[in-house]
Amino acid sequence: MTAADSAAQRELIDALVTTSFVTMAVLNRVSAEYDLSLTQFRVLAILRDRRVKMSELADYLGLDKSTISGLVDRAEKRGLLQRAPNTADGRAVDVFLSPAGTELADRGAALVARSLSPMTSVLTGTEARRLTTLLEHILPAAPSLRAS
Amino acid sequence: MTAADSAAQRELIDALVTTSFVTMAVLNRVSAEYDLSLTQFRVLAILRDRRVKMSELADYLGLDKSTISGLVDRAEKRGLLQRAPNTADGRAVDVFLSPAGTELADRGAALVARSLSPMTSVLTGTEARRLTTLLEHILPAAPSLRAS
DNA sequence: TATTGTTATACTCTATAACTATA
DNA sequence: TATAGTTATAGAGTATAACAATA
Repeated sequence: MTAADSAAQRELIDALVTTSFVTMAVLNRVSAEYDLSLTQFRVLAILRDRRVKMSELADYLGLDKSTISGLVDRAEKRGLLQRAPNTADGRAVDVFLSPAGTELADRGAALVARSLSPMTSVLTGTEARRLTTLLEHILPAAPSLRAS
Repeated sequence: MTAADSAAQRELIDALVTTSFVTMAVLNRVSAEYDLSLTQFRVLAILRDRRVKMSELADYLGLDKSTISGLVDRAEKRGLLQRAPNTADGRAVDVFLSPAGTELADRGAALVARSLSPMTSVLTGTEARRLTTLLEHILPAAPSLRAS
């Protein structure tokens, strides 16, 4: 790799970190709009199209199972999701969205799209596709997606 | 905008969000490596090349001043940074890194680069530059960078 | 024995409100 | 009056350790 390429790598890392902070700030703001933490918001997003066990939720989020218990407790108390015993494993507990939770998750997803669109819409269709391709190219190389 | 372009926007938003979560997961892991929260790590990064007032730190991070007081308290107790009265404004307090904080910030920045390089290095130099350019193109359109 | 989940505990992060000191 | 910072308080997020139930 040439010295110029090393510099390009460093500049890319900077741009990646900055973009991520900006994106997360937007997601945080959207979550707060619905009185949710970003983690709670992610829980709703994950459950949007699945019914999962507590342990699977812990895996998706990269958090300890005791943390999930608290997270689910609070969301359940708000009527956003429900627990039910898993029929196949007597130890396991399933979690899934309530109707209210589904509605909130849907509205949240729409607001995320609206909130980020000012950024993405400065690009032409061709540029947008090129950026998507590049991001999808580097994503599989991420070091252990466990806590994604 | 054509229907195909709308789809491209949606896919870009997905890629952006996924990339951001992956990047933040890496930054979280690096922070934890040094027994720092991501916020503490950001404080060190901000102070790496500046001496700022408490209120400026609050602006950079998009957090309340009382939150900054606690953050700085804990970091100061660990010997990573120091407070000193601002000479121009009797109400203000300056914050700056201690030698230990500077050393930790430097090592942290290096580890961030090392931890993200598996992702960035799958690209050729030309691709890396193109991705950087596209990210830098959309960044200024971010809705209110206040909490960046 | 190992796994799933909950609870108790402790600490950090965060905001709000009330306060002091300075501008 | 307004701004800078601290403190008290309260709630959420997080992990560790200890536990009960099931596999």
